[in-house]
Amino acid sequence: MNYSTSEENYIKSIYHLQQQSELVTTNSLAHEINTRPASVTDMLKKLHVKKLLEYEKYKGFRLNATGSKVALNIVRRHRLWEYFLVTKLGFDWDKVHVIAEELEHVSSTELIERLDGYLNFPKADPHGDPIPDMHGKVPHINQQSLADVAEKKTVFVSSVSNQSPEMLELLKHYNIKIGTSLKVNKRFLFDGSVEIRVMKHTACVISEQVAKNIFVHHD
Amino acid sequence: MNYSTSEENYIKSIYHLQQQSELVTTNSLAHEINTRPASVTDMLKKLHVKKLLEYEKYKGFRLNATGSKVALNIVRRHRLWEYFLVTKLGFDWDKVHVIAEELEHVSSTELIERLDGYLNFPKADPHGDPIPDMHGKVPHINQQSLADVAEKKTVFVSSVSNQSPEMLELLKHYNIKIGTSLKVNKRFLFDGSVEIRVMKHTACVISEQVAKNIFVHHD
DNA sequence: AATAATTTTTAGATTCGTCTAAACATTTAT
DNA sequence: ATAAATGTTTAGACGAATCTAAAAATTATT
Repeated sequence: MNYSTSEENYIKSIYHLQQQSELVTTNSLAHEINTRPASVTDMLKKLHVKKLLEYEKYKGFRLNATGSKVALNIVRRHRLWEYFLVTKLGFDWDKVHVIAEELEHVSSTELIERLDGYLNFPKADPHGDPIPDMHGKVPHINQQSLADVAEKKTVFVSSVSNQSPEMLELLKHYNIKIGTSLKVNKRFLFDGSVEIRVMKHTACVISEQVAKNIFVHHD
Repeated sequence: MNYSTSEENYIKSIYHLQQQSELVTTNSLAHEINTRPASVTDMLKKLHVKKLLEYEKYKGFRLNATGSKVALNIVRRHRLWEYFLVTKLGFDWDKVHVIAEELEHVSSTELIERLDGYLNFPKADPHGDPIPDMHGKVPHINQQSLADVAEKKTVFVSSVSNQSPEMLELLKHYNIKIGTSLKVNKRFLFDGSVEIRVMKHTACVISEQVAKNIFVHHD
């Protein structure tokens, strides 16, 4: 099956909202997609007819197996393009999302499979989010917030959830990138700040707010 | 300005038809775009209002300067993506056109400029067609039909104007690609066929019809 | 030059995705 | 338990891009 850009956007958004909370409402979806609730209802009917989701008037809706598979395929395309834009074209993380939203709707399967190979089958996009494989299987990436890492542990940066220019500036200053090793020297309970050692060099202290946005993995 | 995918397709097709013959008709455009003449008329009115072409009912139409610039930009995007698909993702020439037709509508200027740089500012796409620069300037590629090359001259394939699967099959059989060196051994006046030597290997004879479609450059 | 054939345009309908405004259902608060 | 507030759906309209069928203009033929 082939879906319109609009249908794909709805499917993708439902999928994302479902990740965050079990129940997705007409209103939340309308808000996410930047449209009116009435439009959402219209599209829900369409997607229900196409058997991509379960839907009962006034009761709610949820992607079914087929719908989820379609969603994962869109997510796959999106994240592979993001990876491409950052690693090959040198875009900053915070610029790629909008462009990938367009590229993700290009429909050729062979294009995506070749791109995947060209990129060397990455497991996660530049934000650290896992890239589903062609069958919709999502690789497990065991990451943890830096704010939760035990003292004395050494970990590696896998992603950063806040991609504002301010955050990027801060990371650049401390020389923290994806893959950088961090050793948690001490956590201060008073304000949640953390003293870390970056790449075996100088130690520094970062606030809890920053630590919460840095995701890491062990070895 | 930003144009819809549909508008872009019309502009691009008008541009291509104008390259082949000065006068483009409603019918020929409808045929090219695989639509009905009535739809073409509708769109012509729209593009006229947007000041992309000159148009007088029943008289004809032509892209104006603005329209041509838009067209060249679409062509640029299309050809850069084709180049990418072939040189980076390893697609065969004959497969890339359809995919590039989708990619060409992705609107980010920065994407295209970075892609251009990543590909090392190619001057021509894999079919040998010139890639306009960001200002719409088309690099001059001094090519000549193989049918016009003098005997004993050695030349290099720069493009092939007929991209049918049949033509590509033939080229593959003779091992002729973009960049391949060809020495013209003998031209037979009787039927215009040409004996050539491909890459200093075996000689072979190709028909005038084929020779006319192969474009070459010296050194 | 008149008529026939062809090409182009108009008129009106259709589908998709959206909207507003009103109606309806559910949830919350009194 | 009823009324108020909130959330969801329906009804009807609209713009974009297409279509068919018929009308109008142009071009070709006799």
